[in-house]
Amino acid sequence: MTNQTKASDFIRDIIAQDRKANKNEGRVITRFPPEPNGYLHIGHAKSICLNFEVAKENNGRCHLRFDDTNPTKEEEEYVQSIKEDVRWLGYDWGEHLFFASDYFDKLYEYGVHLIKTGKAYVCDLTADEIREYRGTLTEPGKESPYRKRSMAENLDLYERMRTGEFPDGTRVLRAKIDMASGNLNMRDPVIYRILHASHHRTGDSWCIYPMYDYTHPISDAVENISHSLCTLEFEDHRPLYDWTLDNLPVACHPQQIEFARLNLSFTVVSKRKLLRLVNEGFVDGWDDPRMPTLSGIRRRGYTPEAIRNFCERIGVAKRDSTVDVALLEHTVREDLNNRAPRSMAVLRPLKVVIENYPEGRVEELDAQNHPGNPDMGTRKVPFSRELYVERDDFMEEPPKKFYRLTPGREVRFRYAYFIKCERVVKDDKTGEIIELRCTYDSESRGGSAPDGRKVKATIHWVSAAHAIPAEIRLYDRLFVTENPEADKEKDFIENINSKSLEILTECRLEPSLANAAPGSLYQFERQGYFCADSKDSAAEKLVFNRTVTLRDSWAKIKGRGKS
RNA sequence: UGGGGCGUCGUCAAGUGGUAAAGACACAGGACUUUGACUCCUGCAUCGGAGGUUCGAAUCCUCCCGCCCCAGCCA
Repeated sequence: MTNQTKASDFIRDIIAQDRKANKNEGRVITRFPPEPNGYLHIGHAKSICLNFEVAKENNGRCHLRFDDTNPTKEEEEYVQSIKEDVRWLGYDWGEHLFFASDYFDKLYEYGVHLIKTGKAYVCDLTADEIREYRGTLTEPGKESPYRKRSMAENLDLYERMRTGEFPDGTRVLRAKIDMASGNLNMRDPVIYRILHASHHRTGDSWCIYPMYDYTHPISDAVENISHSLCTLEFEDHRPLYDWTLDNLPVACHPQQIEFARLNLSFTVVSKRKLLRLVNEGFVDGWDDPRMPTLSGIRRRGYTPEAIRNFCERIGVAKRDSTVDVALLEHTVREDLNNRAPRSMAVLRPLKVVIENYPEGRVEELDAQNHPGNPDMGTRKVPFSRELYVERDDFMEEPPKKFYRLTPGREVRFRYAYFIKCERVVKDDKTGEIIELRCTYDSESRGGSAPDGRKVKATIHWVSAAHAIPAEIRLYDRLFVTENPEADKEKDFIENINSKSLEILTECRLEPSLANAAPGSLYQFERQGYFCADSKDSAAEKLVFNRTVTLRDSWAKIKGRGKS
């Protein structure tokens, strides 16, 4: 809470030095440049947080710019979801919303400029030929036969490309750089291609579209970006980024700096793979709570604060790395522990009858909404003769260290009484335990006995007559392997966790949960953090998603016994 | 075999020649506990390897090894 020192990183260090040297008059402007061709995921969150936070720390600003130069892949729907997700994460681009397509006229004119200065030419080679001429990683390329075209001819052809005279793929505009460069990106890269496709913003006004490598530096320069942060795979593109700006009459030359993208254990984030999960029905959609998309994570119950905190803790560096999902889970628990009100929910009910408790009697007991924060107040919870407890909280033949209910043992029912299990009722035929007959100590109301005796366990419960039914969806990691993509021979689909979703329909909740608003967050004591599903939960039929379990040291002890 | 990067605890990640190599997560112990939660204590790396420079190196030099990215008219 106090003056927390923000961890620095190499990018912040560079920016600090730049400001010290008064580069760009000390101004810091960054940008988050998504392509509107899919949903944002946790990997994008790293970039969003980096760009917006760095700007904020330096009294600068961060632009939201859609890199929409490929109309065949981009859609308005994605623009909307991206804006929503960035806002949800807690960032505001203010007036600075841009689209690369805003710059199409300028981009085209700059193409003319390059031709006039002998830095670009129209090439008639086919895509296959261009690939052949490009050479290989170890051999230099060959110059295109069209490389020496006259300026006049280039200008004419470029203009005619734009007016729609030529079919797709017949010609491109290329930068004239160096076919022998060790960097393939510098071997006369294509900067404009013909695409008779309708664009989500410019409609049919264009049939030629600029390439990323050409568009990005110019867009950055036009917006006066000071530091253009991108991921490692663009490191090879930096010479082209710089070449473009060095050969055009732009007023500013932003600095591209590359950092490592986020990889998360037990998770997959490539758009192509996420698309397969959706299309092949392994999940229910882009916002399925198991998806690493921001919309999925949000629906799961993660908070923006938790995500931001996570992004801050993972740091920013150049080394390829894979962050343990446990850290993400930790940051949600940390945040939810502070803010989520507590309540009691029985997921797998086991009937309990308190034999010495008067029939028909109901007591309203006081329960704290948050043991660590009295400001969150208290609530009443009804207690009666017939209750439900968690099946897992009873064992007829308990192993060592099992402290919960067991025949003859007394435990505390949270905020209620000391309860002792007297008898187990089983189904005659199946032998299944169907009910527990118990007694209570009327002196222990509230949960402590006047004689000072102790119990080892406190368990949660609900009153059978008052409990409200609900569906609870237990989500777990989507993959069972730490790196689902590790084995190149194997389809990552084979690593899917078949138990990533368990739907419980017989759950019973304490009555105070009756009007849980969609999206609201709770801790169901001893179980985990849950949120009312934003799509499916309604007053008539409550549906909760498990965001994350509580840390469970009992599970560890139990696990040891097994292996 | 070309070009560009990267190698510090199980996982992230500080460290930029000078006291016992931060911190977090994970893990392991323990305390506390009306959530086996939370909280709190404790423990947990000699820095990819080999040489060299230096009074002194994770930090400088040399060589070696390993990993990642690049041959879209995708971004």
